[in-house]
Amino acid sequence: METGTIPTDDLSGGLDLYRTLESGQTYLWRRADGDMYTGTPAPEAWYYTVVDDTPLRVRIRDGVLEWESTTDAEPLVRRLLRLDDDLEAIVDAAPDDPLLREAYDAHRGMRLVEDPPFGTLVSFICSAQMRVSRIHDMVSTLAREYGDEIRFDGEQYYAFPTPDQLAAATEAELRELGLGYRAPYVVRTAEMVAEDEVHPAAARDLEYEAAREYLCQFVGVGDKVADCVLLFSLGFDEAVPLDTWIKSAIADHYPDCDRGSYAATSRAIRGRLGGEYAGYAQTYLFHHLRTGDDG
DNA sequence: GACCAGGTAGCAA
DNA sequence: TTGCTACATGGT
Repeated sequence: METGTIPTDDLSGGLDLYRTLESGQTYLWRRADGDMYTGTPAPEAWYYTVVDDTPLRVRIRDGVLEWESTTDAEPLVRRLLRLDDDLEAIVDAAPDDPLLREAYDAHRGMRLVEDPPFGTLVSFICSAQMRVSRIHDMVSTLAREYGDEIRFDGEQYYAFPTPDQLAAATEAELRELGLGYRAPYVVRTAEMVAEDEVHPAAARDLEYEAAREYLCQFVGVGDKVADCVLLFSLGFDEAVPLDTWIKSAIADHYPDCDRGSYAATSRAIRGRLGGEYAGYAQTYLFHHLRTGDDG
């Protein structure tokens, strides 16, 4: 086993592992000590994930981020948790808006994640009309049923399935696993990626709105899901997914940003939330409004 | 038993 | 283009 430590004091803006991993941006991490999204975890709880069959777990103890893996995973940890983001500068540069300030103040140390593209794509296809905890359950089920089993330090972990593995599933199987009407979307999208026609990561090379259009060619992916993939996996920090919570925030706090269509409203709210890092702002607002957690 | 949850596809006008 | 509506499932 390889291990390492990263003092969180060294990170601009700090790191709140709980809020980063349990705010509904990522469904590819699990908490070792029980169910996520219900109550606050033990202070030193481990979180684990598997990336390209490499197991990884992290926790914070005494203000130090500890990681354990089968290899030197520090670069991976830094990438997945975006530890090199200058969070303090991002917060400072945010627009002077009361609701946004409240959200940033209440959740200090929450960072965006950078998850693997395919797992993110499927996670958010599953997210349609679904509660955060159930999305997590669905993704965990897919990993358990179709992903590689990874043994690490006596524990059994599961990698999220590859496109090939998921394309081998049938719609009937996925309905049996509780995916409902999302089942054919997941199978067909997995087939598209497995057949190498299109790949979500290819959107990286495009301009933001073109990238969103590109992702919409996957089955079960509309503007909102595409924005989630762009924001939580592909580094488009300006992407603002217009979900139910953000739409209600627009209605209550930024009514002039409602321009009817998704594309036009997206441009307006993106501007209002600071442009370049509007997606960061969106993620804070989403978590703040959804949990009602004021700090 | 309604009502809701990080929406999208398919179809009509 | 824009505006419906059906779509699965589990929790409150």
